[in-house]
Amino acid sequence: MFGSVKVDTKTYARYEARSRIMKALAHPTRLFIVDELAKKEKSVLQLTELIGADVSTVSKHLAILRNSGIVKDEKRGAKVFYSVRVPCVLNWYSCVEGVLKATAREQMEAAGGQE
Amino acid sequence: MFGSVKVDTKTYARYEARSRIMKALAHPTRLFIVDELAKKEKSVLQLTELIGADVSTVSKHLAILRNSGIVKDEKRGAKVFYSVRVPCVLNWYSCVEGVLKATAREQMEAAGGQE
DNA sequence: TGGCAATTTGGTTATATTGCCAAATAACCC
DNA sequence: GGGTTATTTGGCAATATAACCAAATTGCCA
Repeated sequence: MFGSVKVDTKTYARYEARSRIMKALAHPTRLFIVDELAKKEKSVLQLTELIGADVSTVSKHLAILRNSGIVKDEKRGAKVFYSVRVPCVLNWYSCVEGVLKATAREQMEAAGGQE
Repeated sequence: MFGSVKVDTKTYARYEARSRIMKALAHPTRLFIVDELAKKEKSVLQLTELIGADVSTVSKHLAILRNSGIVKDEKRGAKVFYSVRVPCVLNWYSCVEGVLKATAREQMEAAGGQE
């Protein structure tokens, strides 16, 4: 993979590291979590109530986000508060919305082009 | 899911649409493809040679990117040329690198803090 | 120390993704 | 039309994700 000619392990490792960050955001619940944390830090239980899934599920989602470096955790007493560590990911939304809008427009044109 | 209190299907649908785009970029090979296409449009075979996987595999990766709206295809003769449709995703790289760098720095500090 | 609350971890099952091969399509050229 | 090239699609096996429940862990406080 990545170079029938020269394998270039280093290049592949870089893309793999990047993909790990993208993977962390490739789930609706985790995108929601990042959005909520961007507004204000929250504990696992607070997020769990907003999401409506099992606590263990939310905890695992948070672990994925933390391991990717997107959010950070801070233990205060028995609670663990999570917050966004790298806010620049929030800037992606406008681009994502742009992709969605462009797709919607194109599909509209394809459907109602000439009737 | 998403609201033990109020289900809010519309909100969930929005996050799911966003996650579909993130998913499309959540693979090292597909990130590589976007990078290459950003330099210059390429055919499936050209990309296949760069990547070193089966043609069918590359074709499927391209289908995922196309369905998400990130790249577009243009048939010219027997060949299909792919190119980036929404260039703003390229701006994400600096943020991704920032995440990686922040993580690396933190791990360095944690390891060599006081010796 | 014992007990409660918050979080994480382990285990299991269901589902999704990935990669290859083989076969089907599409477009060219003779 | 027949042969060749480029791409896509179907099918299958291997691997990865995701959700839940149950159990373990951690920290507080009486």
